[in-house]
Amino acid sequence: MARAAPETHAEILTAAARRFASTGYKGTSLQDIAGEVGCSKATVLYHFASKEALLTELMAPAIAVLVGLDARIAEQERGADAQRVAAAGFVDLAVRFRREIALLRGEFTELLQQPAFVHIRQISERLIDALAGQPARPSARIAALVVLAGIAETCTEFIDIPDDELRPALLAVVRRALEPVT
Amino acid sequence: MARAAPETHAEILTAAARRFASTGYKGTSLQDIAGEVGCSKATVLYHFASKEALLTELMAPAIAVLVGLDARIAEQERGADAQRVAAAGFVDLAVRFRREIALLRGEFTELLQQPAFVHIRQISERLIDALAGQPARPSARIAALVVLAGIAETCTEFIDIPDDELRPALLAVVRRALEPVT
DNA sequence: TCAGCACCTGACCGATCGGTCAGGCATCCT
DNA sequence: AGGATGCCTGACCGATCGGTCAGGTGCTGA
Repeated sequence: MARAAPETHAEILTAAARRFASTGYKGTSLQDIAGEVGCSKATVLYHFASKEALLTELMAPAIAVLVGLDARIAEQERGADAQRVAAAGFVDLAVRFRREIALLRGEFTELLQQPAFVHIRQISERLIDALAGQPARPSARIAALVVLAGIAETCTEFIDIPDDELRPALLAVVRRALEPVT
Repeated sequence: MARAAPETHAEILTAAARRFASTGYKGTSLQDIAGEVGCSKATVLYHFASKEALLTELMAPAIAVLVGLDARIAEQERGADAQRVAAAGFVDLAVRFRREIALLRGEFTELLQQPAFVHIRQISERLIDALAGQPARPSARIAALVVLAGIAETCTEFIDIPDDELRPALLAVVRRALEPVT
């Protein structure tokens, strides 16, 4: 077809993002993506080594920010400061990257089981620790998980409202919901 | 094999529940279930019309309780009472049926898209209304969704702790997180 | 002019999926 | 005794999946 350009690469990326977000990762076939771009499935696999590589490239920016947040939390003393940094940081991350989160469409927990994502699992574990405060009572950990999971899901649901409206509303819920750290 | 009994039906049911909960609905094949029971895939389909029928039967009790909760909420005046009933009712439902919720392993939102589940979608819409209070500011609806999604996910995560420990902790988070209804 | 390269494709592969079907084997009823 | 019935099975089906491969096409630089 069109000798077009290497912009095909980018087209595939955006098409995949749209499809993953609306049908989920497993629910989207390479054929679907190729169809939306207007090229063959083989072309998709020419530009990306595999379906998983496509997902990885799509998620890379969000993951980079998550790793950064993890580092910033680690700098704090465990306690109220860490909780504040974690709450604000995660809300901001979730709002900014809600499209990327939506990509996984609930397959989040399942994909995290895969060995390739152990790293992310550890980070989210530390995130819960920080949100719960240390040392954390069981009820504080429960509250932290409710907040974490609730935010992730809510962001993907309110995908069209402006960041500046979503962010403060989420921050307010988080502040109320978490147990105060003494 | 064993001329055994019609208890095969029940065995398939429990095996399916275990598998769905650990690998998800889409991630579990009829072959998997048959293998765990020790029968053939054809036997599974002899006892259940289809894979979806299996899921439906598994979810039936939880759905019945959800419908009941919806009715109880509708009896209340919109406002603080409805919010209280909704919060306590949903927490209780989520705790009691967390295994059933876990079945869906994040495919919840996706399965809800299917036309067969429109009914449930409407109920959860009313649940959010009740939790947010009426008339609800956008921030109250956001808080309600965070709570709803957060609880659902958290229940499936803490699958082994006793109900009496999980329920009060969740109720406490919900009470804190929701905006008070005037 | 022509070799080389980047880009792209149709045809094909093996695996797996949910589901169908004809038939085998016990058991029960007449 | 012998059909009817309930339970179960292996073999098979069409569809779809992610991925491979040999080859075609057009641009580029020597």
